[in-house]
Amino acid sequence: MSLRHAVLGLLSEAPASGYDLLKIFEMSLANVWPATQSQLYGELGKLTDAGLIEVAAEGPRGRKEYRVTEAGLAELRHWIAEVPPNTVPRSDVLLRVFFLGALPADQAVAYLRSLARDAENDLAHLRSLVPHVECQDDNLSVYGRLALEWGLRASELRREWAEWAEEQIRSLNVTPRD
Amino acid sequence: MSLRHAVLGLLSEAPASGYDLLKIFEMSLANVWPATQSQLYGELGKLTDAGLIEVAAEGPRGRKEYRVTEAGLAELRHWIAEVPPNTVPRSDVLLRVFFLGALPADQAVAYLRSLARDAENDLAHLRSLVPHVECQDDNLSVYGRLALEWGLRASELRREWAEWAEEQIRSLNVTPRD
DNA sequence: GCTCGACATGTCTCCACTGGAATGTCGAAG
DNA sequence: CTTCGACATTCCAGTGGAGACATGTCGAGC
Repeated sequence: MSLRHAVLGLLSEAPASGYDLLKIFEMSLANVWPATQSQLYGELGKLTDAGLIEVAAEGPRGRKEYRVTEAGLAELRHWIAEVPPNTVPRSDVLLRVFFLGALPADQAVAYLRSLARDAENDLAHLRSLVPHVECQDDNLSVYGRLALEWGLRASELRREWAEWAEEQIRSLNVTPRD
Repeated sequence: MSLRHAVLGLLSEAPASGYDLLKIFEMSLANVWPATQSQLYGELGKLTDAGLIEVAAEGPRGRKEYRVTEAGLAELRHWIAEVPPNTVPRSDVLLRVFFLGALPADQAVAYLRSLARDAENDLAHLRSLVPHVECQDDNLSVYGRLALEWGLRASELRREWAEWAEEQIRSLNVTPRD
């Protein structure tokens, strides 16, 4: 249900075509709310029908540039401020952790170690994005920086937690059961 | 696709009926992988068809107690160790952060503040769970503790980040643009 | 003048998840 | 002995996302 609001949000910053949006999704929202072209174009159609966006201009190759309407902006604001964020995010990573007991201890440790490595990689990747957003000053960048900071902190947390967890399992396993 | 592995994982600890599983989901997996009864019973049927679990015993009220088969256990281990964790978790909270620019600054600040409050509540809730899992010693509890620790750390992170973000917005807004 | 790659929009099917509802059984308390 | 609440299962309609596929246009460079 949030894809529509992601689209509204992006269009509220600047008019764009479906193709443009696709690019923006790949770049800046890839880590927050990935979307495919089918979803995007479908949503653009529905939003137009609902009167929340409208075609601002047509260009070459059938390009349609969309922009939010007043109603769309109102809906966006309403969603941000008043709709309760929904639900527990599901984590298949954490789910695996729950069942690590089904694996021999050395494999469990290896799994946790690989989580730490993944987190480290993500961290490196996010850090590489920092210079990109640092200099810009549009709304999306300002708030994008907040989101990026979240990502940085979360990746660090994942790494530290994985290292801690690995240590836990190790110590459980080494100590005799007396 | 992970619901089936959650079911396999739980059944690998102990045989259980659909109803039992539902309870377990509500208690220990509620924050990791919530599931409804329709999903659960559906999945139990599919898993049985696939030969990954089997009916171990039938009880009163049509109760069917399931247990994993060898094939099921193998599938579980394979999933944990070898299937790459999938994808970016979507966060509608973070998505809202991206578009906070659509709101007047004071509302943006209020939103961040409410995030901090939510995180605080979650933290309190998770802390209340700590004594529950602390004493037990089965596999699920051991690894459940790891998951719980993750939750604690993540909630703290959310609170701290929200407070930091609020400060960022405030300072941006107060400083003159010269 | 042709071709290739980027631009651009759409359709279709499958699967997971949601939420609701219907149905029936057993045990305990009054 | 009756009734109520916990136990227990099954079905269904609707929605949203994933991913594959189909189609067409323009511009640059050879």
